[in-house]
Amino acid sequence: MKPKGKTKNLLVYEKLRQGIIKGTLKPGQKLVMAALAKKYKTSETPIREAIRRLESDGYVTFTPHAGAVVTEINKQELSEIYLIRISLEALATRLAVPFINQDDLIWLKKKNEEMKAVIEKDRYDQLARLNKAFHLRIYKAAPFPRLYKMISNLWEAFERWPSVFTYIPERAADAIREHEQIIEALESADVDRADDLMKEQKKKSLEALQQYMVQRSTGSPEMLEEIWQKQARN
Amino acid sequence: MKPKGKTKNLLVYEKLRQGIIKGTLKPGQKLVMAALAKKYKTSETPIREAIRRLESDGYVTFTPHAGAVVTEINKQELSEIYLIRISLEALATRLAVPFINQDDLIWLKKKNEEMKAVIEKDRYDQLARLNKAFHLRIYKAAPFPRLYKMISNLWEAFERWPSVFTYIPERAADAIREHEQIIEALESADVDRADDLMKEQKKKSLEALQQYMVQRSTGSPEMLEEIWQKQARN
DNA sequence: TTTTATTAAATCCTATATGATCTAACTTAT
DNA sequence: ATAAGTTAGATCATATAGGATTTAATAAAA
Repeated sequence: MKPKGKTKNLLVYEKLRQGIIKGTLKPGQKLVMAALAKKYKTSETPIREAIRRLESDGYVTFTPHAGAVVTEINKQELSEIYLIRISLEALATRLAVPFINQDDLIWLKKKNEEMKAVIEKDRYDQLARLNKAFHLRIYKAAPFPRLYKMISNLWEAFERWPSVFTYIPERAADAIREHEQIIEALESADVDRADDLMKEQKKKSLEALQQYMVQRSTGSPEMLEEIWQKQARN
Repeated sequence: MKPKGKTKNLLVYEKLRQGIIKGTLKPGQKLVMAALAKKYKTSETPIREAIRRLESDGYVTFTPHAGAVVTEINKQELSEIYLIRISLEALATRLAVPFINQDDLIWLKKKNEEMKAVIEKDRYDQLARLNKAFHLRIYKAAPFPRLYKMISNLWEAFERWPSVFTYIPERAADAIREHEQIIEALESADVDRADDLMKEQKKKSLEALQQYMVQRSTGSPEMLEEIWQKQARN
């Protein structure tokens, strides 16, 4: 017997999660269980379970007896997540090198071509999606599921903001070139080169991110600047 | 008005978590909600919540309609966790350097002295506790709560096995020396040196871990060896 | 005016109960 | 011995209800 359908708590969890990532549910917004139960035509129990799970993921902040609100993330947390991602993605790339096969390489090249195509059409939302797929494919090659999951979770936490590419279109062309270099390194199984490239790319992305945050006037980039000073020597 | 007491679900969560970490609850053991509800004199609802939370943490594996069992962790996962920890701890150390103050340094020196004392008494369980406190103090100095939490979670996941020190007493003396070097680097605010030392220490620990696993005949260390080959070039 | 108490409303937490659903073990038939 | 069918045990989902806690508004005191 196959599992017929998803449990309701999972269903609600996914709906709310998507809502938070897409921005339908805004930071600071309160999640009232009774209201959600009515909306999704279920009782409060599954709703509660979904919310507690979102809390574990960091998407909502839950205070006992006070309720759940969509977590507000400030620029500092954004930088923190990004720094962690840089670290873990560098590790994952390094570990993936010996496991990359021909199928992976063909797939990666194809995705990169697709990215070129959408750039010309200024479809930056699609570009972000393809970029994510490109990188996750690399990380998934290595048999380290826990690392993979951590990275994809951090990536998704990042998706709560409009893609960096949306604001810094120049980054897009750079990314394509960098992807090509990464593919080369993977092809020649050059661990250190792949590692360096990944770090280099992330460094550039972080710089782009600074501009991005200035443009959205999310605040001055001093904090990030300072963080980067400490990180850049690596 | 102060929060009077912990909620029951939190209480049960902590009890079970401790049980799993300490080894009272063995891998593969089934967690039956009705039984737990009886044991902790509460209803099944809080038990359920606690279990789902443990699932998010990776301590139990929960299959819908089938129940929860304490997660079995094999040596491969152990290595994976360790590799992730190395990465994140190196990052955390680097980020912590500018935030370490005199109080921290005094505290770190004191802890290291305490460690020397317990080594002579062969109290390796206490040594592990002190070692953890030593490192976490460093990581906590920097204002990156998410990174800190990730590291401490991984550390605790590791505690499901008896401390490395218990099996490789020689490591203990090494650790003391390495701690002293780390303190020096922190004192002179030498980011790169602190970073290198941390990586060096973790490398040695991983080697010790290999021996440890051989001794406990948890399996041959080829996997780890292979992983380390890929990682060591860093 | 500012601070402290009080109070009321909203919400969460826990408890208990029932039926549906799923898993795994057991039984039966081929 | 294998495959299909049955059954028991556990979980999932739901519902209801009273107690506990927090928030926010209001009143009293400094």
